[in-house]
Amino acid sequence: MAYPQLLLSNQLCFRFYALERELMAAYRPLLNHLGLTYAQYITMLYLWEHEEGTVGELCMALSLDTGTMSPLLKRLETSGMIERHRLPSDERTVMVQLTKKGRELEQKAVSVPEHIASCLLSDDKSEQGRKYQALKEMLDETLTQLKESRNEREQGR
Amino acid sequence: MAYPQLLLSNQLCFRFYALERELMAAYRPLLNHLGLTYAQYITMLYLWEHEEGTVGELCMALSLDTGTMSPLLKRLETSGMIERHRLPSDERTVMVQLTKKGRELEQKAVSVPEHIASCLLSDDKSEQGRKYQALKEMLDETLTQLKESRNEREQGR
DNA sequence: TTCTGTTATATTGTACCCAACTTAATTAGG
DNA sequence: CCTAATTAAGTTGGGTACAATATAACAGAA
Repeated sequence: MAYPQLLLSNQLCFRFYALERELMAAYRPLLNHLGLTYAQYITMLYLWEHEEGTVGELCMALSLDTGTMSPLLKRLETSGMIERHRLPSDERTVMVQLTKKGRELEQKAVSVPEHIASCLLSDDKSEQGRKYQALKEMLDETLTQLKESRNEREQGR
Repeated sequence: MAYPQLLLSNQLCFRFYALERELMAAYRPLLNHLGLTYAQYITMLYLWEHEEGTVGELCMALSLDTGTMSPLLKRLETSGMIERHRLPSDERTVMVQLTKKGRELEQKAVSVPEHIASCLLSDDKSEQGRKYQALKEMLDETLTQLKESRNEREQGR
């Protein structure tokens, strides 16, 4: 019992880690129904919002690198949700676009956020707005803090 | 732009997801120095606290299943941090114990939490305590909520 | 005792996730 | 114009995660 800061029960990070996986477990049955994983789901969210995007733009928006994104897109293409084409103006760049099937999937996804909100926030609908705001602010603040620290780390090299 | 609830910028879950990975990125250089991954690190946290534990106890404490834990323990054993022995009283059960090397690693890990705290919370030390408490409460509350929802899901089958 | 069901771990297969490397296309400098 | 950086994706390899299955050991009932 030498080091209290090393106790699991005192670790914020373990809570984030456990929470993230519990959250994925909440999504899994819903997304299974759409034939998507969570990473594929947020890729589709981006495309439903922007209609298309390059691989680089997707990586940037979702904070994923090409080692994750390339095979993920290959699977989405195999399942018929997207198409990939290299730009004639710059053959290095690959543009990702929704197919008809991919665009239509949005309808089936509309109810997902509401269902997750009821797992994540309170069952009490009147409480949800308040909690949503509080969590959002705290997460944004923490995320900003982490990214600043990372920049400092990467400057120092 | 049909469904605001599907916009990435409105999604709490994407923030949790991004934050978790940003947090792992903060740990990576520190844990690299100890020769551990984050999953291995929390396994060692458990063992530094309890000295030993069965595979099942570790899975329970860290919310991981045997498909993750078994190969992870195999790697920790290979790197000389732990030993595994089946109990004579019940040959199904595997007891995991620290080796001398594993126990000594704790010294090198002592500074990790403080370093992470300065990335995760504010640089301002006087602010850290307040933020730590606020985050901890919010995470615990949300985690409890998610687990309740999961129980309800699993009852209904 | 033998059959049956349960329990504890391990294994297999699919999909992330990231570091490091490769490949091909573009750009910039001499 | 030609070579040397730079850039955009893709590939490879190690390590999670988890569902589904396998294996072996234990426990209880007939």
